[in-house]
Amino acid sequence: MRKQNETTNRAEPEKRTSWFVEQCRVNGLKVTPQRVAIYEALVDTDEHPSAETLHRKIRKLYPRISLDTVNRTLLTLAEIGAAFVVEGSGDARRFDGRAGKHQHFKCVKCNRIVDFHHKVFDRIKVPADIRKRFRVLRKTVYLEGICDMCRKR
Amino acid sequence: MRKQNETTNRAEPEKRTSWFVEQCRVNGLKVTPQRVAIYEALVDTDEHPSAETLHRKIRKLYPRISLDTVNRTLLTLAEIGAAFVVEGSGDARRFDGRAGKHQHFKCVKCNRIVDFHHKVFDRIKVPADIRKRFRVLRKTVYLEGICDMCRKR
DNA sequence: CTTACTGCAAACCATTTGCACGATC
DNA sequence: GATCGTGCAAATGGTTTGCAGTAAG
Repeated sequence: MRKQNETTNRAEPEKRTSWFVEQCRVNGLKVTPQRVAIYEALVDTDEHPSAETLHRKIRKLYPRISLDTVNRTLLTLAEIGAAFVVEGSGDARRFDGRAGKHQHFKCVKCNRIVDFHHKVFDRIKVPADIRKRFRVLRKTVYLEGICDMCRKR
Repeated sequence: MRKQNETTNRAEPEKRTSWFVEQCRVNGLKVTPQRVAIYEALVDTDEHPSAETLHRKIRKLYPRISLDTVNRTLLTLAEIGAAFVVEGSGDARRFDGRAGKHQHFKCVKCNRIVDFHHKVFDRIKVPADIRKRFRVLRKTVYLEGICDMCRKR
């Protein structure tokens, strides 16, 4: 038995693109060749590329595409849930000096980071194959969403 | 029964400072008033401040301290494990277009982000109180350390 | 007394913004 | 044809670097 209409069912390449086109429509975005190209290039890799990296790749097919478009489009994709920001940002680095185990919840609206404790999360075990391949220095459960203060608005 | 000599035992303010001073010594760092002030200011808050935010605070006590010092010192603290970078960086934003559930391991040496799967991590449950307070849009287990390629060097 | 740290200024890099042209719907 | 998206250029913001003076060990 298979679930139908699963919004995240985009395993096969052709389905991905039509899923993406549909998402654009639903969100009132125009389907431009640049957008499609950027989305395809992003989904095509597991290297978690930066805008610049993607720009270099896409340029081979669309030599006139600008870095700004790639940058802006990626942010747009993130807004409609077709992409995720996994690292970095132009924003300032932020630090934590607290020693004890704790997890972070980050509000995507106001960028506030809230600490929380949950013993179950403290106890999670890193799988053996990861442990063998890498030296793990830090592990944490990371949550993202809308915080209480932003919800009230 | 209490564990002695626990390196992360810095719950009480005075112990924190002496722990920090000790860490500086062990790592061959000089104990300057600026460093101590920055460390204290960082540990004193749970707001995950940026260098600039901390700078503004510390300025009240040490009006001549520069933002650069705060910036550099925070990075130094991170190197000796007295602080952690929890968000941002001057580095470029990086994106992920993959839809399925997966976790990230990030190498702190080469900044490579490696995807991995672990069913146990897919199944972790967000605690009820968090769920009540926030709207959780994404949850992921985040690992940090040294990757296989960097270990070989 | 030596070495490392600090403060200042300039340089750097990624991102953002404003605007006019061009493409999509 | 109206609106949204793109490309270009300039501006911005955070971080990094080089250097000379200063303080810690």
